[in-house]
Amino acid sequence: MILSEQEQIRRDALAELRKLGIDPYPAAEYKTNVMASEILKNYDQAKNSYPDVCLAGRIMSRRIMGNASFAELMDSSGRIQFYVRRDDICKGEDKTLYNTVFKRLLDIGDIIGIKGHVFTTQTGEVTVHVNEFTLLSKSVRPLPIVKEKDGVVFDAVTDPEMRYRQRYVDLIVNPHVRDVFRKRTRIIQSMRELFNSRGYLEVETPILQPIPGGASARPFITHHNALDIPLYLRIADELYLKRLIVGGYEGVYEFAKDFRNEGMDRTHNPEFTVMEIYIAYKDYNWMMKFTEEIVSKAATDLHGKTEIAYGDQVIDLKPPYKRISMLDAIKENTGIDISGMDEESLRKVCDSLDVPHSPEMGKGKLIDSLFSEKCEHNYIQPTFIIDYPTETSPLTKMHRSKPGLVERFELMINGKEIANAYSELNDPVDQMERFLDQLKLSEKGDDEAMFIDLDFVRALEYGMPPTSGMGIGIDRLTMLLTNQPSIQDVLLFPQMKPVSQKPRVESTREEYLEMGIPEEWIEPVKKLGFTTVAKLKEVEKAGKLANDLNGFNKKNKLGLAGLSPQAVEEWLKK
RNA sequence: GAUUUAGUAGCUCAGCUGGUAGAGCACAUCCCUUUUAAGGAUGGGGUCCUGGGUUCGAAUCCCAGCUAGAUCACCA
Repeated sequence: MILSEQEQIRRDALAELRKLGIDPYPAAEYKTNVMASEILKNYDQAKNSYPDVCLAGRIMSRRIMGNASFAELMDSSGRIQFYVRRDDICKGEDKTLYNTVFKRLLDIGDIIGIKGHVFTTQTGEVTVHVNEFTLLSKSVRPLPIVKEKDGVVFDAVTDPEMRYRQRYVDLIVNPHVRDVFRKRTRIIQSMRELFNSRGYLEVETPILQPIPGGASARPFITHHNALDIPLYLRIADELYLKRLIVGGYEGVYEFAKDFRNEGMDRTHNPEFTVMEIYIAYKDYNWMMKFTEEIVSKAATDLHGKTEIAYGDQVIDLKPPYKRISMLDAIKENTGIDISGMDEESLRKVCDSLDVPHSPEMGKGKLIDSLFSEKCEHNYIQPTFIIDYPTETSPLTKMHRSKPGLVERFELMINGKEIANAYSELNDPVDQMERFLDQLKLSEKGDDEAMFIDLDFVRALEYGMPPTSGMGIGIDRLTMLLTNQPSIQDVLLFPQMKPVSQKPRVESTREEYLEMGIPEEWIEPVKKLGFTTVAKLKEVEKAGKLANDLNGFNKKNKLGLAGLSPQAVEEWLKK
């Protein structure tokens, strides 16, 4: 392994600490009695309110000045300054603990525990005056240094590649990122609180499914060895949750990781989180009200109000939300009334509006396409789009009064779908027919059309109460409520293409010597990129190599005797 | 998948029409007992993403690839 200079220095420090009898990775519990933010919030100078504190965290900055030092400690709650004076740390004559251990062997990034009392410095900063410190974990890899003054951040780590691949670094140096993920959890808690207060049951359903149902999307496929069958990673948990309603629960919900084998972009990750909830004896009108309650509660729990900023938009999540049927939405945005049109007329409408379509698209998909191309992005303030075409909604109950439509809504906020819900289809005969229609679509070439889940139909045959179900994209809701532009910013570990790690192969010293290369030139040769003798043997221009090596010698002031092109040519011959 | 931009020190970034790379922070050594992006002085640190090509000579120009971002396409 080739280490950078700074990494090597830290490893040397590690060894030196051990030599001094200090375990850089001690096993014992370290008991703290306070968090940084708590001190900053509650410290009262007049009362000397924190005479005896103990806290632990990472050293984030240091200012060493002779016999005293200032540094910053960051724990999970935030940062606090601490002050270390030589003669407080080292009571006797031996000043090693300060001069050597603290000043030289500790680094930014190390995790330590400190004990002392809180005071205010002359410049007015609340600070821990340390009289004892303990190394808890030595960091041997230097951290990016990010500084901040009056809200202005200097040298912030913003490179997405670093931030997403090494999320731990992102979390260490970007406190607002830590905050986003706290908020994500808070959103989920907010929803869970509401559901539990209503007595709905949180359940877990299979991720590995023999039939990937409940949505139209391309699944990931895997294989079970013992059973020797293919299994799919779920694209939705809908069909399982409805089986549970058949089984007699009044309300069930699940925060589910779903997997879809499709493109990745700012709003799509191959695995993502959806909350799905199904409640018996309700319909989609009831569910709209409930959705308003869920969303506005989450916003209030997070921000204390329903008004949120997203990018340069201000969005108010205070109910009630606008409701408009899909056909009216299309009329509103294009001026064309498509109600009652057949497939052929719809194609013409698409053509006239420059909406792309293909032969395998049926009536429903055409309408859907019109909506997503011409309408969707216009609904910035929360809006329920209701009453969808039957064809794109094979699990939804027929509309009670509008033929050809189903009782379904999607909640659009900031031009994006946040929630999707319906009055669930519970007529088993109708359900079977809809599945068969989907099958025909898939024969037409739509590889997203659903598989038929006969066991699900059997469950419906036993009778499912009228039920309304709803799904919310947790990632997208989190993006909205935390004002993040990309799904990768609300996933701790977004999917990234792996970087191929070529193992570094190096030839041994002996192999170079065999070629007749003088010992002192081996290192320069390697540094120039010839880490194997094989690479060296491919060199055609000995003159250039000699030139490069002499240049390297000069540049690095190695003081080696110059090489002649002939000498180098001799090496290459062997 | 297409187009486009980027990849240089641990980090953030300069580097023009080709001449073997610079800054700030970080790091090292020495001096300095309450500093605030904060001390001062000195110094070390580079596979210029990878592989080819052009050239006496490539971080720079050309081609191919890898990774990431953006836009579009596909897609909930």
